Amino acid sequence: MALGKDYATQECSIAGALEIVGERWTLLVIRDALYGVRRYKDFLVHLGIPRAVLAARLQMLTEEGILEKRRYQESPPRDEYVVTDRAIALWPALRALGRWGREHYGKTVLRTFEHTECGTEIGSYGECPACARVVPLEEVLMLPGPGLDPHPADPVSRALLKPKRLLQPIVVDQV
Amino acid sequence: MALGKDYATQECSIAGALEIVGERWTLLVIRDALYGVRRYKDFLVHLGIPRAVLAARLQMLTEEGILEKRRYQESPPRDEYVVTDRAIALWPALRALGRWGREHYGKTVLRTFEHTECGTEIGSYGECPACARVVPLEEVLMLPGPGLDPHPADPVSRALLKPKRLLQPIVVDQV
DNA sequence: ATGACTAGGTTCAGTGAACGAACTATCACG
DNA sequence: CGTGATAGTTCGTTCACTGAACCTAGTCAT
Repeated sequence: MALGKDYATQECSIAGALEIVGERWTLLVIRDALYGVRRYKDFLVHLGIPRAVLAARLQMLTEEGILEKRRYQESPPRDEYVVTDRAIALWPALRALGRWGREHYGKTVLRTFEHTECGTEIGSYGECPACARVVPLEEVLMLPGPGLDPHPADPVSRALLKPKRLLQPIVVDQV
Repeated sequence: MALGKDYATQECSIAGALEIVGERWTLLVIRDALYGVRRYKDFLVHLGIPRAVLAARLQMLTEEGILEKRRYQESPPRDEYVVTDRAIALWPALRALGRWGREHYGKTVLRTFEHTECGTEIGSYGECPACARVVPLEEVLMLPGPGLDPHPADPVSRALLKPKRLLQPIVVDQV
């Protein structure tokens, strides 16, 4: 969105948040990062985002301290983008948006999230209704729902078909 | 954002939600509507949004059932835009975004929200920590914080300086 | 050492959306 | 009959997104 300049006059934390995460694609990049996507190419094929936009978003999110660029191998040199506390702190907002979308516009259930400790489905803002507390993302298990395409074209979507804990890096099947 | 077409391939309720509310300005229009703004001109002066964009957003939100256009006087004919349940259901997501913005980027506290029943500050997703439940918006009192400009130029910002319940229509001081 | 391949970008022309100023329509009021 | 308010529409400019092509560094097989 490049909400930048105009939103500055808004005197509101919501506007402030949207200046950072309100641009097109940004929240989906963060969502993917929380799901365990870490590499440029994996974001690229999973989101279907233009390369230039992805590069710009990753750089901006890194500068804002929402992602962290980290060297994970030296030869050839390769970096991955991993979430920071700031990205994790966005999970309740993302969860609330997702629940709203599903309840008001969703035809089928695409993914469900449950608390690993007790198997209860995570509530609207990332809490476990049974345990009555917001659960850390490491304890959230993401499961494919009935509405999900069972044979997606891209390897990242295939990797996300298996039940997995959030934040755990995805394992992409080699070709 | 016009997130439209591309997000459709995303198979995700978050992407679905962003197709509706992810465009530039849209979430701020909904925020204002929840604060009690109802008229075209009030949105206009408070947001500083281009007229054409505001008209497009109001029409889209009406078509999506998030706002409802309602005739409030016949002569001259005047309509106002009032929130529906779909807009109210977005409150936890907006609250979560606002809290994230304040905690990670806010310098000062601009507004606080408290539960009218008990005076406790509303939590990150619209709940009252003392009452341990999500409180209806009618029971949320919005209060100006120390970071807010005490003498804003536009009448809508001035109207929002007084403590008021959410959803209650704003009262703009006549010139 | 040569060519193919991969990861992670940058560059660039075309397009679409946002911006801001000007203009229009309708009605009330004096 | 002119002025002012509300709620828009129109239009030229600017800016961001898009998709395709290109680039760089390093690995691997021949």
